[in-house]
Amino acid sequence: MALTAKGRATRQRIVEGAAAHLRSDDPAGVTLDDIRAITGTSKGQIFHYFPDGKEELFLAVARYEADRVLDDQQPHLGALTSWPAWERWRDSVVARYRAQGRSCPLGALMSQVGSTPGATEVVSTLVGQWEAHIRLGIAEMQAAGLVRAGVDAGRTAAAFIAGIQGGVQLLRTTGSVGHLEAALDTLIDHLRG
Amino acid sequence: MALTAKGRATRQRIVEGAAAHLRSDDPAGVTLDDIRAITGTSKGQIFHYFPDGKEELFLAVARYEADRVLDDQQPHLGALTSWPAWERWRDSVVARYRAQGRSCPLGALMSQVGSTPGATEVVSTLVGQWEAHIRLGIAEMQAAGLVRAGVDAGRTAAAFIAGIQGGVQLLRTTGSVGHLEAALDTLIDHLRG
DNA sequence: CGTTTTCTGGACTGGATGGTCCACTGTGGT
DNA sequence: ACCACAGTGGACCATCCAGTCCAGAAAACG
Repeated sequence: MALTAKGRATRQRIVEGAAAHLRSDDPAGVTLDDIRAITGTSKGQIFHYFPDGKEELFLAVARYEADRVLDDQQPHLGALTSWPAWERWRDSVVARYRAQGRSCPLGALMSQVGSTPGATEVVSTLVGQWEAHIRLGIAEMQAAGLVRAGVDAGRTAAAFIAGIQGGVQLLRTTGSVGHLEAALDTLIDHLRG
Repeated sequence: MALTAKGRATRQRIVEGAAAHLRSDDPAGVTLDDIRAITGTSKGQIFHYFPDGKEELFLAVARYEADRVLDDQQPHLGALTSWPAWERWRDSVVARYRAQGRSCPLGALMSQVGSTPGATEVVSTLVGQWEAHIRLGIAEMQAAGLVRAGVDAGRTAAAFIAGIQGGVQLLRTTGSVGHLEAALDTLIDHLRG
């Protein structure tokens, strides 16, 4: 499928419009007609750019959102080399999800697109990269002598990921960032020893 | 609505059948007809016992599953008074979710019944009780001098909940209990100081 | 230009599904 | 025996929605 400049623009418009709508509305009830209306396109266009229909479109949106997740944590996430840096990162994560409120773009998509191979691949990639950044940060802190050598960097990084995911999920259902903050603070305390 | 013994039995059969089906199958695609077929009932019965239809039924299933969550962790969760007790609890949680595999009864329900007031209430109640048990366990360990007094029991309990939730969620998408184990082990290590 | 390909619009379809309705049956109380 | 009401079965309805199809506009390209 060769896309002209116009075609690429339209495709992008569909993805971004769908992403915006999925952020604000209950994902379970989002229909192709909603997206069509919001993006000012037609059924023909949607299936022209996403021949496999809804699933392919939602997957494209998921990829789009996944890219945003790590970008939003930069530059902090890429340079976890001092305690103030960790605190800034912590604050940026909390701020991001507090702003996002109850809606969770990726969580929403996942509950829709469910357990298709493509969907798990998107999440796995994201989680893997995220975790790698944290693991590297812990290792750097250890190299600098700021964190005990006895700490298992890989396992602790995994705990961070789990804590963040759970914190965000609880934010979705309770509306409070309390659990997210508790998880991050407790784990950072753990690193501090 | 007065229920006779027969009525109560039928209602229960519907709830349990629906729960079993929601555990095994992709929750997004479960229909009332599926449940009807599995439980050997008719549309009339379903709407007789759950006048508000699908939502009311799914909420009843959610309550049913929520009760199971804490029960399955007993007696360990109720007596976190020594390190071996904490380990046994940890193992029971990991075992439970490992056995459950990729399916998460409550997570499934939540992504369906979404953000209705009833649904959030079920989750909030469950989370609250769960967290209270852990908080109590930490406090008892502190009283016994096994955990530093400086640890914030409430915050750490919240971190446990977040870590478990996130670990389970990652289990759902990656199929591995690694994150769940990492979260539990890291937080228990933190308690050990 | 002319033609080939991409882009766009929207009518239409097919099937799924939540929910309604009503007739019939069983059961418990008096 | 009767009657009121709970329980049951399943036909039927209304709607929604992903996906199809095709005709026509607009680019790209020679």
